[in-house]
Amino acid sequence: MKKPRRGPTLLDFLKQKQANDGSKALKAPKPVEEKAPKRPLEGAEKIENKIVNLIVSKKVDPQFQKFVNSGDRRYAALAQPRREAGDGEYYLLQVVYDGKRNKAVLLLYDEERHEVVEWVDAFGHKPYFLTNLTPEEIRKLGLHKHQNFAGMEVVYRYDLLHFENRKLTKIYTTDPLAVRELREKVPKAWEAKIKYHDNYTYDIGLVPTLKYKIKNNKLFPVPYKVSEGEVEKVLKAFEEESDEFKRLAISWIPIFEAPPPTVKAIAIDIEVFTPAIGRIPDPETAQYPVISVALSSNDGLKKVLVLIRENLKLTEDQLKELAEEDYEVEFYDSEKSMLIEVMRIIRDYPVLLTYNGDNFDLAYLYNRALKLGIPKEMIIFKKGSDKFEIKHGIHIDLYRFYDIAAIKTYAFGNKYKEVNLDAVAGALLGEHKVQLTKSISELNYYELAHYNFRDANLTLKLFTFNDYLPWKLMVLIARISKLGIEDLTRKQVSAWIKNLFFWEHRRRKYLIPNKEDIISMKGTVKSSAIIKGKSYQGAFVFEPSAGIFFNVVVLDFASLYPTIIKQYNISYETVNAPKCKNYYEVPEVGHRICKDVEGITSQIVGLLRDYRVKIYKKKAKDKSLDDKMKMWYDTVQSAMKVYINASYGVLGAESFELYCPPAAESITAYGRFAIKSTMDYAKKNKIAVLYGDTDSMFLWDPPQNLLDDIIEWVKNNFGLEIEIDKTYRFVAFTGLKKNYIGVYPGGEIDVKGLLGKKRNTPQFVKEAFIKMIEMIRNSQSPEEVVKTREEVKNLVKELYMNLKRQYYDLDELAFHMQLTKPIESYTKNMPQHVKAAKMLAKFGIHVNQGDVVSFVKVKGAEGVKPVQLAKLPEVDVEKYYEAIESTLGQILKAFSLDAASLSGTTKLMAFLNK
DNA sequence: ACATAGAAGCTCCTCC
DNA sequence: GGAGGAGCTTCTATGT
Repeated sequence: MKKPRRGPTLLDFLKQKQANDGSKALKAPKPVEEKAPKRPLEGAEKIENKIVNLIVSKKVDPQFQKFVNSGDRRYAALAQPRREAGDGEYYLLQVVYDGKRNKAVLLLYDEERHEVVEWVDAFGHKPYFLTNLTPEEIRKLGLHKHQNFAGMEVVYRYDLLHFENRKLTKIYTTDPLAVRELREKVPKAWEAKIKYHDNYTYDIGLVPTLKYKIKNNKLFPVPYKVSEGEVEKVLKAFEEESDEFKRLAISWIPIFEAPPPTVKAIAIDIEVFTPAIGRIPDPETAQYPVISVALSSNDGLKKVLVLIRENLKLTEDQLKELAEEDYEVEFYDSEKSMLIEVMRIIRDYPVLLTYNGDNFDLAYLYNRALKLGIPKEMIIFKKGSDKFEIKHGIHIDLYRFYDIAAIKTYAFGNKYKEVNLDAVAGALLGEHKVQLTKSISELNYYELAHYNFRDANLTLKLFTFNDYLPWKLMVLIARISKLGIEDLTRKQVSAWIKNLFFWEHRRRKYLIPNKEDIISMKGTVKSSAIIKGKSYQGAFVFEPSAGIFFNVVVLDFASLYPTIIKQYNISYETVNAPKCKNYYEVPEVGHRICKDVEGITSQIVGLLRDYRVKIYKKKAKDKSLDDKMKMWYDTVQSAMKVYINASYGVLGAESFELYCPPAAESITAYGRFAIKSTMDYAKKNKIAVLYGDTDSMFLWDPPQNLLDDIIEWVKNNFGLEIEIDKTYRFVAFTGLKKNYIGVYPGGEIDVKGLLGKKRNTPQFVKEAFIKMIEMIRNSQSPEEVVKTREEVKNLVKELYMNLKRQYYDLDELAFHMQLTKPIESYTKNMPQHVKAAKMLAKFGIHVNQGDVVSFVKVKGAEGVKPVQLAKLPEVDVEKYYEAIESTLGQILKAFSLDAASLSGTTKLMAFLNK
């Protein structure tokens, strides 16, 4: 990649300044159209340093300059459309539908030139849907006379819901929108709600991020050469499977083995002036100027473009500070010129990265550019239905990617909770945003550029860290799901899974079922959930007794639900299927799972699971491979994990296109059956079962031979795998479910579910909790724990004293709770954090859905105040005593039962009074 | 009519 | 996805 053109640096500015010495400083013209902030900002006036009045006017390229005030068409040179793909090899990034050309278009990545080119469908593919009317009946209805009717054809599709081949009529339409209209005119329609570009992907059998070749405007897949050894390895791993399974397995090898495309990408972040503190500028109206734009690319461009503002002086000190940074800064006296330059830079990058660009940065730039009189055709951004696109490439909004629940939980193990840039970067990169003590509009030029650049740079890193782990994850998910990069990064896991299954249906010429048909055919659930409001019964949780137990072995079913899906052939079509001869009867709920055919979802989930367990988890640790390859395979196995783990969940999610509650219910029923039976077996063998949740069993000091026996028994009886997950020196159970402290032989600790671990617990209580755990972690027997009583007593006393003395600051006292929905939708109740959020709103600080509110408990009617508005003396100390008691009390509970001297005491105070 | 204790409901966070 | 715990709010039965 060539180094980007260097713009004028700060040194250039300083030189220019020296050259201008003695002469009058340049005068900033008024910002285009928009008024400058009405009153001078306080921060600027306070600067006592020598004011240099250095203002630099950056001219836009001459070729654009002439268009600034004209409607000349050549203005569009800035927003170049994608070139058409010439002969060559490319990576498919995304399939789109182009309304103007009324055709599907492939967005292809040219890895040599680093640009996105396009290939317009040359197959003559047309939109269509299916109906069970015969062509004659269609004619009778007069449908063929409709202006958007484009022909029909009789086709056969295998109907998985009825286990029969069906004769259907395929009705072609002139454009995708017409499908919506015509499908209403027939009594029954299939495959009529699939987006056209997805439908196209299925029909052509496209796999995004794999290589394709264009020759004479014809499209060919570029076969990835799989080594013989690899094929053998796969066949060996799956030797017990059906031929169809093996064929599928082999056809999937390239998905996991072909290298990912190397893309040239740039991250952008903007800052906007706002007169009111805490108000986020509205991108729709875009009424305030963009004051700074930061760019950071993976080929070394690091730049901040800053708007010179009236009333805000640039000092020499600021320039010196800026000169020491590793990014360039360019100053503009015209916002319009600045935005044009921004677009000119981005145009050289085929992949644009933003953090919330769909809803803010790009939306703002787009509307602001329009407002400043830049013609739409020239603007490189394009408004989509739920996203912003760039005309020359693709736009990845990383906020939307990291916001995907499956990415959050399965790929990154819930390391971040809030999905703002600071939280995600903090958790994944260990880096944070620049902390601000004043509002954006009050920052000086240095502070602004510095703050802005950090954001853009963090955005880039969230794409590139760990040798491009996030990008590779996207690539792999694109290949498995068959969704384009722009689509998959904006859709939840249920859409990924749906797309893969639909693609496979089409490949096998299966009819894609309608959601309502699945529900009406398969019946409803037969169990009822333990928790009110949930639709069916879930996992079994063992009721533990409080106390300490030494030498605890934890057995764990290896990916229980996916294994059940495979082992018992669970799929929407195999559950309660008609015309079925052989079936499994599901315990407790009584559904019948057909054994006659291999269920499609069972097969695919099973394949991914087996691939992960038998091949890629091993490859990720294979010492004969270099680090780079191992990392790639680790990403492969973690992409599979995301898919596998989500596959059960979506079956029970109403929003899923193949929603099938009896299937979901059968999976959990088998799970309960397996774990309960195994626990019974252990008990029969005189092993004490202490606890278990969903797929785990805590056994008290079991002999090794009996463990081996259990593992064997589970394999033989259920075809499931159970293994030793971990061994604890001791486990302290509090007597509550999902709530224990496990101590490993080496002294490391697992704390599960205890209050001290929860995010909402105040910092000072958390710290005391950790101290207390430290005190007991080295205990070798329950009696030793009792010996720590004096220490614990002092710790608690100290806490009480400190509270009284107002030793802790408000931040340490704060409870933190997330607003899980928009503030106005708390209609049934008014929880404390919502109360606090409303108080903040009165002060102009708006808290949105997903934000965490920090509040303290205070005396008085309201009982609560946001940290920002509270004062130490009003804190309700009693409430904090309660918090200490419940948090630390949980630990004591575990120890109080086994230690005779503590028996009967559950309350902290009782414990201390002894 | 009103106070109040306990039950029921809501919300959040965590576990698997 | 459901299960489970905590702490709060709101509803309701009961007593005065």
